[in-house]
Amino acid sequence: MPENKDFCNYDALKLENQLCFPLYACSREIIKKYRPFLDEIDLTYTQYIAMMVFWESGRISVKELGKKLFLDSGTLTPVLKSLESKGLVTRKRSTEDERVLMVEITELGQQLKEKAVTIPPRVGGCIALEPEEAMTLYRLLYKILNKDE
Amino acid sequence: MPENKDFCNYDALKLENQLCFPLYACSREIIKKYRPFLDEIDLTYTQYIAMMVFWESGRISVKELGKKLFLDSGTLTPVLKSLESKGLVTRKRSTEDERVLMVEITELGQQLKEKAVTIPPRVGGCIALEPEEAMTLYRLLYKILNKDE
DNA sequence: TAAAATTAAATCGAACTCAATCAAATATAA
DNA sequence: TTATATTTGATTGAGTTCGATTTAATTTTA
Repeated sequence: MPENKDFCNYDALKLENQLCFPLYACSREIIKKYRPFLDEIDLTYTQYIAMMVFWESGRISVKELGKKLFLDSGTLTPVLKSLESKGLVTRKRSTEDERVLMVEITELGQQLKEKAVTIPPRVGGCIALEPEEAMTLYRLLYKILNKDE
Repeated sequence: MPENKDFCNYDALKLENQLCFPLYACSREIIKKYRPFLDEIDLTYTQYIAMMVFWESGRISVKELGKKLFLDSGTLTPVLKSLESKGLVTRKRSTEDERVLMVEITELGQQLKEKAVTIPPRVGGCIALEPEEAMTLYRLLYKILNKDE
């Protein structure tokens, strides 16, 4: 990326010239920072972002959940079953359309929010960006994500 | 992220206010864009970024490779065995220090570079950022990655 | 030197990711 | 009303991902 033009022959194949690579590495590094905090409430990162949706929505279909998280049912099914086994959500087929599986947060799931709310500020301290930079990063990432919508 | 201050009670737990989430989603979305191109040369994304290092370095230890890719030996061992089975690299213990496994690119691995070089420009077209924006994103991501070094 | 500590990889286990496929339910068309 | 197509969610399989443990080799220390 350093020089966007004048890429001589193979420079495009250098790791340092990729945008995808730091994105990928950063994503994993930040998820890793969440781990000790998420361990406290016995959630994995994927379970955590799914719970975030439930804390906001309460009840949602697997399909809609997948759209919000950019994840497909192959990923979500085991995650939701795990959350159900912990008693945090219930899974029930819609009566109007039996194909649709509705997932709903339980009282226990709601209660977990109290503990979870302490996590974002604690993780935030691990990221070395100024508020303004974080804002810019946020905007650029959503620009990429919303491209195809 | 929209409002960095004045987070009332639970706003910090909204998906849209997380920085980690778009980072994670973006990373997966971009890797997904690589897939059809990588299928052409029969590499997964992880194998591809490992090959990028070999195209630059030729010969490197698992330890050093892991440092470059932010991946540990638990991830790399199966990746490298797979690349070896395709004949793209060889794996041999260092004679000076038997603990160290040196991985070296083969002639076939070198040849693959010719095909791979067409990938970055083709994927680049899938990302909706201006060159200047891409540059900014790149800089911010590396700022996060280099924090702990 | 011999014991202890450190280091590098491999291994293992649990979880995630996603393409591909399947089965069931619904919608549409002939 | 039948077929046909589409939609939805589950399942499967290959490949990651990473913490934790193990093994082997090396280095440090007593």
